[in-house]
Amino acid sequence: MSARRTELTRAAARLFAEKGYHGTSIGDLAEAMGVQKGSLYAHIASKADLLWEVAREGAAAFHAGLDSVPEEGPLVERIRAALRAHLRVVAEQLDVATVFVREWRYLEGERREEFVAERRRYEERFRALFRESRELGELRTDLDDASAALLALSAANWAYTWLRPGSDTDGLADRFTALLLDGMRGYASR
Amino acid sequence: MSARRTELTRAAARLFAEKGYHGTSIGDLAEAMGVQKGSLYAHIASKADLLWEVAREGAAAFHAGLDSVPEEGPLVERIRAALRAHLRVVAEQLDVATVFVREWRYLEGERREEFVAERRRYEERFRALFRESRELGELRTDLDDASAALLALSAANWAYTWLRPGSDTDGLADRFTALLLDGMRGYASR
DNA sequence: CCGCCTTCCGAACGATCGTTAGGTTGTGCA
DNA sequence: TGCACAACCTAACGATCGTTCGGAAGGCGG
Repeated sequence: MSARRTELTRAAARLFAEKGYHGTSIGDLAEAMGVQKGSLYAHIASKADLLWEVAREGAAAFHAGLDSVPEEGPLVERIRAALRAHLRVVAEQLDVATVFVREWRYLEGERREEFVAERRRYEERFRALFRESRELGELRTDLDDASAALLALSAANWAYTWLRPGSDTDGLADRFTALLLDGMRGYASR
Repeated sequence: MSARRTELTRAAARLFAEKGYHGTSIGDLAEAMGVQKGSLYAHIASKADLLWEVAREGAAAFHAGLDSVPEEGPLVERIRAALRAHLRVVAEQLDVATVFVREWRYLEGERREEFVAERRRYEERFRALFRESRELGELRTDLDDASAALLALSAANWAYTWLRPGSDTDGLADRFTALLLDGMRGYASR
C-alpha cells in the first residue's frame, strides 16, 4: 500500500472518530488530504472501504494485544495483562479504537457480519480469562464470573471516551484489576 | 404537545438509536409515521429539534433516577440505588438512553454545550457517591475512589449495548455493587 | 353552518452526497 | 530519452438530503 494511501486511512480513522462515519463526507476527507474529492478515487473504490479497513485494523490491534497475554501463570496476572493490553491499544490508537468500538455498526452486508464475529471472538477471549478463574478455583466468584467479565469489558469498551493519549494506562489497568479482585472495601489494605 | 407529535418523538428515538442520527433521514422518519416527508414539518422546525428533544428526555430520565436515591443512609446502599436507577432507565427507555449516551454528540452549537453540561452534572452526581464513601470512611478506597467511580460509570454507560428490555436490572445492579465492594476474591463469601 | 386548526399531500427548491471519466502533471525506471 | 504509472484536477453525473410552500381534507367548538 502506497504512502499516500496510508495517509488516507489515517485521515479516515481520525475523521470517522471525530465526526462519525455518516458525519464525514468524501469532501471532508479530500480537504484533510489537501486534494479535490474526485482524486481520492485513485486510492479507494468506495468510502465504505475505508471504514472496513479501519475497523479491521482495530480488530487486529486488539487481538494482537490479547496475543501478548501469557498463556500460563496465575489468572490474576493474565487478567491484569489483558486489561493493560486493551487500554494501551486505546491510548496509542485512539481513532482506530473509536471506530472499532463505535463506528463499526455502519459496516454493511458480509463485512458487517465478519466484523461482528471478530468482535465477539475478542470479547469471548476476554471473558474466558474470568471463566477460567472460577473453574480453576483461583477466585471465588462462584456464581458470577460473567458479571465480573462484563464489568471489566465495560470499562475497556468505554475507555475510548475518556482515555487520553499519554495516560498511564498500565497504572490504570492495575487499579482496575485491584478493584475487580478485592473491591473497594479491600482495595486499600492489600 | 399533540399525540401525533409525541409519536414522532418516539419514532425519532427509535430510529436514531437503530441507525444513528446521520444515518436516519427525514424520509425514514416519514415512512415510520406513514406520511410524506414534507408533512413532518407541521410538527417540527428541523431534524435537529428531534435530536435535541430526545437527548433532553434522556437527561431528564437519568437525573430523575438519581433523584430517587435516598439522601441519607449508608453510602453502600445509595451506590446500589444509583446503579439500580440507572440500569432501570436503560432497560425501560433503551432508545432514549442510547441517544443520551451515543448520539448526543451530533447536537450543535449552544444546545450541544448545554447538553454536555447536563451530562457532566449527571456523572458528577454519580461520582460524588464514591467520593463521599471515602471521605466518610465507610469504604477504604483511600487512593482511588475515582477509579471505582469510573468502573461503575463505565458499566452504566456501556449498558445500552447489551441490556435488553425485561432484564432483571435490579439483580444486575446488585451484582455489580457486590463486586465493586468486595471484588472477585471476596464476592462469594459475603 | 361557519371558521379555525391540525394534519397531510404533492411538488419542488437548492445543496450536498458518493462516484465516474477524461485529461494533465510529475517522477522514476528502462 | 522515452515510457509507464501513480497522483491529481476539473467537470459532471444521478441520487438523496433537509426544507419550503400552497392547497386540501377533516374534526371540533362556537
